[in-house]
Amino acid sequence: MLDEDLKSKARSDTRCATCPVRHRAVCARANADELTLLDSVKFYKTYQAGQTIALRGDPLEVLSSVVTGTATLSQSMEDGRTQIVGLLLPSDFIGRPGRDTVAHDVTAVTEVTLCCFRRKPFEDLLVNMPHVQVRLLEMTLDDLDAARDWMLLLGRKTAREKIASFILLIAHRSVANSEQLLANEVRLELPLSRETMATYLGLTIETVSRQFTALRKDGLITLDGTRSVFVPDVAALAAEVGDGE
Amino acid sequence: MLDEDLKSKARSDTRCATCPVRHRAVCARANADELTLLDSVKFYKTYQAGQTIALRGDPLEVLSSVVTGTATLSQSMEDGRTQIVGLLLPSDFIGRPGRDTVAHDVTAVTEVTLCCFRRKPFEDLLVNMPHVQVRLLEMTLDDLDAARDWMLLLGRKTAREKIASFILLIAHRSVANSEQLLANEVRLELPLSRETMATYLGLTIETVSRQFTALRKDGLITLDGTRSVFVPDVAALAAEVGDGE
DNA sequence: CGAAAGCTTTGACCGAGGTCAATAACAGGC
DNA sequence: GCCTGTTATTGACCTCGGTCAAAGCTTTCG
Repeated sequence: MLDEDLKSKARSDTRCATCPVRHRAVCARANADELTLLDSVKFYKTYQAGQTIALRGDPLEVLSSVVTGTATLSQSMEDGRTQIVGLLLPSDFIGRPGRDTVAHDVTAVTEVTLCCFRRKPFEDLLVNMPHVQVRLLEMTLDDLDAARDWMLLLGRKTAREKIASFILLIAHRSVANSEQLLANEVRLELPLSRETMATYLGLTIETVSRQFTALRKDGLITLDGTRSVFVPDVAALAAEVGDGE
Repeated sequence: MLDEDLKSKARSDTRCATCPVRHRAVCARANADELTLLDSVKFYKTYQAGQTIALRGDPLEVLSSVVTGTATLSQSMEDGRTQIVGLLLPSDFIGRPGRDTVAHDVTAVTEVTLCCFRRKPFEDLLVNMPHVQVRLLEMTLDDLDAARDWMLLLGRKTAREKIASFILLIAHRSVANSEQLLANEVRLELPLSRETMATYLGLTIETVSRQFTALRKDGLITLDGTRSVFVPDVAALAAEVGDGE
């Protein structure tokens, strides 16, 4: 049990005041009153790596924000072909007010801690929380932009461009190290296995692996183990992406 | 001039009461007061086929609903590779309150009539139009679902599955003929050229053409000219799509 | 420590879809 | 009707990324 606690990155302190995503999540712009409302109805829930959080078609009873960990949104075909249609990192919102079924499969990639709200009460509260409402629309629009950017990647980019795009995406989302980015170099931990990356990028695991090897041989990245990537020249890697982002 | 008027499908009557998208667009659930507000600030604008409506990065000054015609949302790479990331059909909304630049290129595919609102006034009015606000969130969530479905298509489907999916998408969106769908057969007009379809499906024009030929040879569709498609057995075509939609 | 069960990498081969090029069909203008 | 430019089809060929298979590497756990 002690071991468990040491290994787990789950958050046990559940106060909003110390919440690591307080200023980025759906509650980002909530005022004191709104925060009190949310605080009184929220509850934490933790899932282990690999666990299913929700399945397409399930009744949608709980909305939540990712507090720690990584999860995926995915869509599958009858024969098993699967595409990840969204990465859920800390501060991302899961579920949608006004819908009563789950639209996509949600799966924990690492251990995941969620800050949850029952849907009906949340929807009722929403009317009295204009700042939360606006933030929710804003986040939905961001998700829509991200989805559309990903459509360009899936439809038009080569395998090498896809991998370079993904590494830079993770680099940007893990910018606790903004000095590093300014210095034009980054060290980052990939939150996904080769297999999960393949499912996200519309590739196979073998192609992902080959492209990592190719980027390494071309001196664009250094690998330390299989998950830790060092990018010595961010601009050079960005040049491999093909679009001016 | 008379010829122009006859050829044009542009709407000249601009009254909300007779608007063809009154009950599907962002104003769908507006009450009498809200509708009066909208009516007083809206204005119509028409674009010719092929015209650019807005470019990525432009200042976003006008929000609008498509009243008639078809437009596309697209995203391009430096070397010209392009992916259409959204089809805009009558009732679809263009632009996003709260953003001040255009996120994607918008292009008229056919002649397009838009019902427009200047962004700032619209945003101000929005506060007093809860039904419009809710409808906007709902439509944005629908767009997000559609984008994510398209990610599965782009990332995992074969060329044949992509074409079958597209034909069925158009079939569903042009259901003035629901008796036909029940009868398990549909006749439809493709709103896009082979080239535009290719850009939407992440294929080349040649592959699109070859797949149309293949579906025709397999008896799944009949072509009358290049744009008119007859599907004698909708269920059979749906079986080619690969997922249980 | 060593066995077993993943992951990841690498190699050999193949095929769906892209590229290049030559017709064919069509629409608009006169 | 005929000419012209655009759009669609078809064919020959090639390539990128998928498939199948065999090693390496890591974890994990007894």
